[in-house]
Amino acid sequence: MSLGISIAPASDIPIFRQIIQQIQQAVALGRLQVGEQLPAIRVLAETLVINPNTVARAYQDLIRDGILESRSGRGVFVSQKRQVFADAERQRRLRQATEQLCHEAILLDFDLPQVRHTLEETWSDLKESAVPTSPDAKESLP
Amino acid sequence: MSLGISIAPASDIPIFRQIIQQIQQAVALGRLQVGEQLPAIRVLAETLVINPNTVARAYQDLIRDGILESRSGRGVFVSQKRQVFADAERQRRLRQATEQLCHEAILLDFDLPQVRHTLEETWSDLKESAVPTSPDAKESLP
Amino acid sequence: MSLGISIAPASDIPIFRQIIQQIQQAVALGRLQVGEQLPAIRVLAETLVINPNTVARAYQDLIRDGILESRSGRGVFVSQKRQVFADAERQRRLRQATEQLCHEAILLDFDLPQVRHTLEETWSDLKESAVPTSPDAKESLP
Amino acid sequence: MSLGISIAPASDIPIFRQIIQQIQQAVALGRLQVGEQLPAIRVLAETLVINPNTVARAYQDLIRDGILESRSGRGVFVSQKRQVFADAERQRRLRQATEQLCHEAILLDFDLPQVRHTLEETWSDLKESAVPTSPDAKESLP
DNA sequence: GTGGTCTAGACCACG
DNA sequence: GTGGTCTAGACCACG
Repeated sequence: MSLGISIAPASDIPIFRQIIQQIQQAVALGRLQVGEQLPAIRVLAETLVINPNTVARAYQDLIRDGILESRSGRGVFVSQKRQVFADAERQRRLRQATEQLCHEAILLDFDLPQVRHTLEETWSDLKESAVPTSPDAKESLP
Repeated sequence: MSLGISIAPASDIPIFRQIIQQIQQAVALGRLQVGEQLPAIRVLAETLVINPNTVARAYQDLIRDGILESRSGRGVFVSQKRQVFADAERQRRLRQATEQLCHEAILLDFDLPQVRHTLEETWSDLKESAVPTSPDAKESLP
Repeated sequence: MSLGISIAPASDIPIFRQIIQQIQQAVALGRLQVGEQLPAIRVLAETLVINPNTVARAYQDLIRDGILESRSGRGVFVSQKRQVFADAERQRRLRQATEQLCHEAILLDFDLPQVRHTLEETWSDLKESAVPTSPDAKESLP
Repeated sequence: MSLGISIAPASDIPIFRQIIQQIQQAVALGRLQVGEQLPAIRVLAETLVINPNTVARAYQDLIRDGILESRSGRGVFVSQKRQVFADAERQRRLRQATEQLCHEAILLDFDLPQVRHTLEETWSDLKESAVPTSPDAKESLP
C-alpha cells in the first residue's frame, strides 16, 4: 500500500523485525515524513495477513526508540526526528558493521571489487523501494 | 588466551555464535593457520566461564562448514581450506551480509559514498593486518 | 506417524543422525514436499520417546544444510530446494558415500558387476516410489 | 610395509577403523593370504606413528570377528576364511548400503550415470591399492 | 587426555 | 502454541 511494507514469511528474520526495519528505512529515506500517521495496528495486520500482536510489537519498539510516537486515541505517528547517536558513535557502529561484512566476505573468498559491487547493488535496491515523494496523510505537529 | 576469544554475555548475539564469529575471523585473518590445533573444549569453556556444550556447539558448526575438523581422540584443528559452497550460495550469503550493513548504515543516516569509503578503508586495514599463510603448520604429536 | 520416522535406539548410528537420514530420504523421495510443515519438536520427541533437544539438533542440522527452514514462532518447514554445495564438495560427498558402499561390498565378498547391478536396481526402485513434486504445497495458516 | 597400510590422520574415520578396513580389504582381495602373519603391534604402531593401543584395538576387533587369530607367543595371523553371513543376509546388507548411497546421491542431485561412474572409479581405486607388492607405508596428507 | 551424544530442565523470543 | 539457547551432568568412543 502507501507504506509499501512487505514481509517475507519464509525469511529467517522475525516478522516484527522486518516491519521495524522497513519503517526505519522509510523514515531515514524520507518516504515517511515527520508527523505522518501510520496505519492502525489492525489494518496493517490485516493487510500483511499476520498477527496483530506482531504489528503492535513492532510499533512498540519504534515508539520506545523515539522513531514513532503514540497520540492517545488518534493513532501512531512519525515523531520529530532526532539524532540519537553522537558522531563518534555513528562511526564506530558503521565501522563495526563493515568489519563483519568484510570477515564474511574474506571467508567466502570474495575480493574487494566483488564486495563493492554487491554493496552498490544492494544499496540501490533498497533505495529504489523508496519512492521520493509522499504527498498525503499528514497531521499538524504539536 | 593465545586465541584472544572473548565473549560479551550481555550481547544479543548468542554466545556460541560469538565464538564462531571470532574463530572465523581468526582463520580469515591468518591468526589461526591450517593444521593448527584449537583449545580443548573443556579448556576454552573454563577460560570463558561457560558451559562446555556451548563451546562444543560452536566447534560443531565450524566443522560442518569445513572450517575446522575433528580428529578423534586428538582434538579439533583448522582444516585445509576448501570451497564448500556453490557460487549461488556464496552470493546469497554475501548479499545477506551486505544487506545487514546497509540496514545499519541507512539507520545511522550514512549515504552510499560514506559506506563505500568505510568499506575500502576497513578492507585494506584487515588485509594489512592479516598473517600470511605459513607453509607447514602441522599437528605436533605428543 | 504421517512422517513414518522410526528410530533404533540400539543402532550404532546416533539418534539425531537417524532422524536426519529419514527426513532427507523423505525429502529426496518427495514424501515431504517443499513448504510442508514438520512435526513440532516436542511432538516428534514425544512420539519417538526421546529428548526434545535431540530432535532439535536434527532439525538444526537440516536447516544448516538448506533442506529445512525455521519460521520463527511458527515452526519448521521443508525449504525451497537450492544448490548449497559447490561441485567439488558434492563430488567429495558422493565419493565418500560410494567408498562406504565399496568397503561394505568388498567385505561381503561381492564383485563389481554385482554391486553395479544392485545399484541400478535400487536406483530405479527408489525413483519409481518417489512422489512427484506438487506445484503448491504451502503453509496453511490456522 | 609389506602390508601397505596407510592412515589419514586428518580423516574423520577413526584410525583403528581405518586399519580394520584396510586389513579386511587386503584379506577379501587376496592380498593377505590365509595363515599369513601380521606385523607385531608395536612394529605396525611404530611404522604408522600411532599409539600401540590403537593397533591393538584394531587387531582385537578383527580377532573377535574371526578374520584374524592370535597364536599365543607367536603373533597374529590371518585365520581360515569362513563365510560369516548367509546369502540372504549378505544381500540384505548390500542392498541397504546401496540404498544409503542412492539417498545421498539423489539429495545431492546426481543422476544414475554419475553415480555408476563414481562407483566404478572408486572400486578400481580400491582394487588398485591392492597391488601385490607395496614398497612403502606412507603417512602423508594429500 | 580428547570430542560426541543424550537427557532433564530452565528461560527466552516470536506470533 | 512454536523454536532457540544455555546449563549441568552422565556416559561413551578414541588414542
